[in-house]
Amino acid sequence: MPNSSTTHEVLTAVFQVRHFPADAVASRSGAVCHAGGATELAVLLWQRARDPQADAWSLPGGLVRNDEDLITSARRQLAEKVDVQEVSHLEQLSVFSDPHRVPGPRTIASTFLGLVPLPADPKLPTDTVWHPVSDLPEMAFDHGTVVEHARTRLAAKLSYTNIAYGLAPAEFPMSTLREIYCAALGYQVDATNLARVLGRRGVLTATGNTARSGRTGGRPAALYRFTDSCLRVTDEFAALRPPV
Amino acid sequence: MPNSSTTHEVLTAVFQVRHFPADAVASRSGAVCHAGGATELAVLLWQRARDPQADAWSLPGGLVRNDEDLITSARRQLAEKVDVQEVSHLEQLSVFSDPHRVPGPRTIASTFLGLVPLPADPKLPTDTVWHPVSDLPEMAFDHGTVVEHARTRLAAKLSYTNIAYGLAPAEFPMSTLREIYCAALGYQVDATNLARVLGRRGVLTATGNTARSGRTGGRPAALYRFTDSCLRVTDEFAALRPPV
DNA sequence: ACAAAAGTGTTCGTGCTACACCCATGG
DNA sequence: CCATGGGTGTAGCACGAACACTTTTGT
Repeated sequence: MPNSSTTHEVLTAVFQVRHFPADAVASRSGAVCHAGGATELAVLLWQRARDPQADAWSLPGGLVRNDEDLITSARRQLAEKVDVQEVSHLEQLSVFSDPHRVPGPRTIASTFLGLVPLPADPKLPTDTVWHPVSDLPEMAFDHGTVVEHARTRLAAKLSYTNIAYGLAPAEFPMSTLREIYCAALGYQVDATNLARVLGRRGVLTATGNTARSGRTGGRPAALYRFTDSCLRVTDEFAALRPPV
Repeated sequence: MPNSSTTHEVLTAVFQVRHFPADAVASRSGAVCHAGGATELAVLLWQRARDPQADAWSLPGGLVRNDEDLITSARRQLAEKVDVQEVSHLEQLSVFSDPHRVPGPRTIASTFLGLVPLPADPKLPTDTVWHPVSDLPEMAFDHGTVVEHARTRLAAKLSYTNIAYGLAPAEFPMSTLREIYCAALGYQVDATNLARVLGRRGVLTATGNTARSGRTGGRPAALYRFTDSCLRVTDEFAALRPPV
C-alpha cells in the first residue's frame, strides 16, 4: 500500500498584537521604535529541544487523531501552549504536502491561522515565546513559509472582512483599533477614515461608553465593539458587482 | 496508534463554460434559455457504479500516494478522466476532515479547483459527464458542498484576479469573454465595462487581430489574450490601501 | 439602405483619502 | 489658557455602472 505510512499534522500560526519594550527593539534594524518600544504583530513559537532541527523554532501543532477533525485537533494542540479560551478566531489556510517537507515518515501539514485578542497575556511554557513577525528567528522545516502565508492572509482579510474582531479587545477606542491595524498591516492607517469605513459597513457598533482621558489631557474617546464575533465578509466584490 | 488508519484523498471540482442544447435546458426551471440553449458553467462528475452511494455522482479524485504531493496527485487522478494538458489552472481549496464524512476508514479530503478553457472538449469515459452547476444531480457524500465552495471561490476570484485565463481560449473577442463571465458569475456583465476594467488592470492585451464578422453582419471584433497565464492578483486592496 | 455587432464617450454615483477645522479634557 | 488627543466637515480623486451614440461589417 503506497499510502499506508502517511500521517497528517496540524500547524497553527497564532498571532497577537503585542508591545515590545525598547531594549528588545533597539537591537533590530527596520523596526518602528518610538520611545517606549514598538507595538507589533507577534507569532507564537516554541524552540525545539531535540533533533531534527534542534534549537530551531516551530509552530504549535501535532498529529491529527483518527476521531477528530482538523479544527478540533488544532484547538487541542494549542491547549498545550495557551489557554484555548483566549483564541478568538481559527481558520484553515493551505496544506503543505511536499513528501520531503520533514524528515522521517511522510507528513502532510494542514495549516491554520489563529488570533488572540488584546489584552490577553496567557502564561506560556518555558520553551514558548511570542516573536515579532518582523524579526523571526531561524525556523524549522517549512514553518517560516507558513507564517508568511498566514500574515498575508490576515492582511488581506483585514481589508474586506471583520477579522480584526479576533485581535481587538471587547471594547476599545478608535486609537487602539488603529494601532492593531497598523501593527498587522505594517503601514500607517488613519483612525478617522478607519472609523468611517468600518462604520459604514456596519462592522463597528458604538457602545455609548467613553474612555477616561489620559494624564496628559485630551478629549475622552468613544468606545466601540465589533458588531459580530464571527467572521463576516463585508466587502465582497471589489469590481463586477451584480446588478441591483 | 490513534491515527494509523487515516487516509488522504484529493477531490477536484473541474469547471468549464459549456453550451447546453435547448432540449436539455427546456426541462429545467430557472435556467436562462434563449433559443438554441444556454451557455453555463459546468462541472465534471462521474456516476458511482457500486455502493456506497451507488448511482450518486462524485468528483474525480482518489487516494494520495506516499511519494506525491497533493497537486501532483490531483493531476494524476484527473488524467483518468480528461487530458491533463487541457487543465489550465489548478488550485487548493479547503480540507474536509469530518471523521464520518465517508463510510469506512477515516478519510481526509483535500479539495481543488480546476479549470478547462474553451474550446476544449475532451473525450470522457462513459461514466463521466459535464453537469451544469445550476442543475446538479444527487451528489455523493459531501461532494455537493465541495462544488459549492469551488463555485464561490471562482466567482470571488473573477473579480479581483486574472483567473478567467483558465476558462478563456488563447485568443478571443470581448463577446466571448463576456459569456464566460456571465456563465461563471450567474448574472449579466457588460462587455464594455469588462473590457475597461480588465484593460486598466493590465490583465488583457490586444493581439491586433480581428475576428471575421458573422453571417448576419456586424463590425469585426478585436481579439485579446490574457497577459499572464498564471494566477495574478490584480485588485488586492478593496479598502485600506497602503499610502503611496 | 438597413440590421447587427463592436467600440467610444459621457454622465452619474459611490467609496476612500487627505487634511483642515472644531471639541473636550488635564495641567 | 494652552497642550493634547478625539471627532467632524469637506474637497478631491479614482473607479465602476449605465446608456446613448458612432463605427464597421453583411445582406
